[in-house]
Amino acid sequence: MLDYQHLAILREVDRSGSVTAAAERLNVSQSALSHMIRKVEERYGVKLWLKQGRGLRFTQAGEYLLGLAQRVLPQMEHAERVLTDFAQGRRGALRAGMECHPCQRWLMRLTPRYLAAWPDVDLDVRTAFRFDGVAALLGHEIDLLITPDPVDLPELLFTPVIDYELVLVVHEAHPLARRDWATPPDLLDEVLITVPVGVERLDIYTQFLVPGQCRPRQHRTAETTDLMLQLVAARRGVSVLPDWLVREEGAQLPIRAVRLGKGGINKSINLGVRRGEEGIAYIAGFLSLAQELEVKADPSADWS
Amino acid sequence: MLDYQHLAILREVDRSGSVTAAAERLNVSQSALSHMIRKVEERYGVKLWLKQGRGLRFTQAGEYLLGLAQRVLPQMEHAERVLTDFAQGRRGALRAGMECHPCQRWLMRLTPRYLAAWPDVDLDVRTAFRFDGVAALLGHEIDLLITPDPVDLPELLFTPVIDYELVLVVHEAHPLARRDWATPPDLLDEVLITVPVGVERLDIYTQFLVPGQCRPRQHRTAETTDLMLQLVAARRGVSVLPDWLVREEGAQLPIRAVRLGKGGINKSINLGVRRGEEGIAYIAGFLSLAQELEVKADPSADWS
DNA sequence: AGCATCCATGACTTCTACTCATCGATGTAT
DNA sequence: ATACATCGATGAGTAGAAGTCATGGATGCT
Repeated sequence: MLDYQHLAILREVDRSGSVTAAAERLNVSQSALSHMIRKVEERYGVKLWLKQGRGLRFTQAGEYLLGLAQRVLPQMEHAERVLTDFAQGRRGALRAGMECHPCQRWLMRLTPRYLAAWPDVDLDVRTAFRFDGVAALLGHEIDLLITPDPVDLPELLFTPVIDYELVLVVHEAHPLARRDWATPPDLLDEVLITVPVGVERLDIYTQFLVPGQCRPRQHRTAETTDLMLQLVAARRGVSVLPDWLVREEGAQLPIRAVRLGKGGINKSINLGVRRGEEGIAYIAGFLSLAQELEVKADPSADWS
Repeated sequence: MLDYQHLAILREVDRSGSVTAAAERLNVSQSALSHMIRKVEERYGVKLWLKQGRGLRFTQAGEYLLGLAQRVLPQMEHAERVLTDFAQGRRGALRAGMECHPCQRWLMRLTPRYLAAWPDVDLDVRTAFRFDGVAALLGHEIDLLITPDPVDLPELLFTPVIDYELVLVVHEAHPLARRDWATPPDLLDEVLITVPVGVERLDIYTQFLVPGQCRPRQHRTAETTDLMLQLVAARRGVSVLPDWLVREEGAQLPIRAVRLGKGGINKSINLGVRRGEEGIAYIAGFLSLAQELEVKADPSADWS
């Protein structure tokens, strides 16, 4: 077996110029190096170096192995550093999955900061909205679930990172714009614009329209939230979005946000990880960055 | 120490899908693999795989090392094959040095055959004419010396591969063309064309002109033998070359070869190697190919 | 000529690496 | 549902590898 060690010996002998010096640098006896190389030589039936006067001269086979050593050893040594990086959680791949559009928007605010803070961590984002996030987390398909619906399982740990309110977005000249809050019947004559997912995944249906036994006149979809806001600003309909998202992206538009029902629809985004992994440095780092973000978002909450 | 072995284990576990299967394929016990990996894990403080049900799941660190293994192991395995090639003399670098121009011409006839017969041998040709070939051979700068002047040393072994005669080349209309042989005074009024080396290395001087105490009217040089022949054909002068070389390259030219002195200047090309290395396969192969070439060249020796 | 230093080698020792036996966990067949 | 088969992990014991020490031959330097 040609081994890491043998390559290291060859490289060091080449660097130091003698077996004795190499042995000293590698913290073994000169005899040990001689024995090791001798073994390789016997194994393959080829000399790696020859005594030349008081020193050595590499044979062609020795030169060849020396070249291999110089190519391979740096890779191995780098791998050792990478391993300790993994051990200390400085390196990894954080695979995040999301179950809702607002979650994705929220994540996008965090990513630049996270990538800057954890340069050796790959952030993979799974934006498949149809999958079961909890199952993906349990099955190790993802390492982090960003979801509005935490579940209570012993294997998982959920942390809320932001509370928000789902609001109705209307044009500023819309009759509803002056109202304190909207009722389900208010939407009977409206065009409702949502992201393109099944109604069973839309809170506006499950928590508002269905309980109020109402349906909008028309339901259409838009792929992105800024398109949704543009459509509302163009009086093509009304939409439902997180309050902070309207605040951030709709500041310059002629739109208003209206509470849905008297108490509003209150949601939160939660980060789910497998229990036991919350301490891994780059995951813990994500959670703490997420909580910093929440704090910063809070002060401007009274946007009305 | 991250080792060849560990990488091999990871790769085999990945291939076989289980530690037990991998152990069997690697001819060790399942326990041994477990222990080895455990040791690496303890060394670096990072798990490489986790029990998942009855099987395993690689961690990110494990995946990383697996990737390393797939890059590095093929190189190591190739190196092992190369070593056995070296051991059997199927592979090497044959560094040939030459001390004379005819030697180089002669070598060129052999190279295509040699390269075809020994595909894994690199043939390096040192065409530095100023160096001391014997010293280069003794100092392991070259492995093969092609020279007209063998020396008798216990460390070296010389083998003649071709005997030839150094002849004067003149235009077919030149008065000397009808002569059986030329004398030194015949050159007193000639332009002598030789390769550009010092006169002390030119046999025409050391063995003919100097003993005869004559000098040509003019001495000029040409870089290549075919240029020399072209110049002779154009009546720009006379030249001195090996008979076989004139035969091969000058067949279509209006030139004649004339013996130098009554007995001619007889030379031979010898191959010198360090004693003990004549048995190395790719060196022995060179010598035997060289002798075949000699035999083939012989029949047409009476070219006149 | 004498000395210092190089690498190779044999004998001895230490400790590593492996096997064996067993355990708990998990998936499967009855 | 329960027994069984099979997986990987682990502790103890052992065979063998790897390392040290002491020494010898060769070479270069003073």
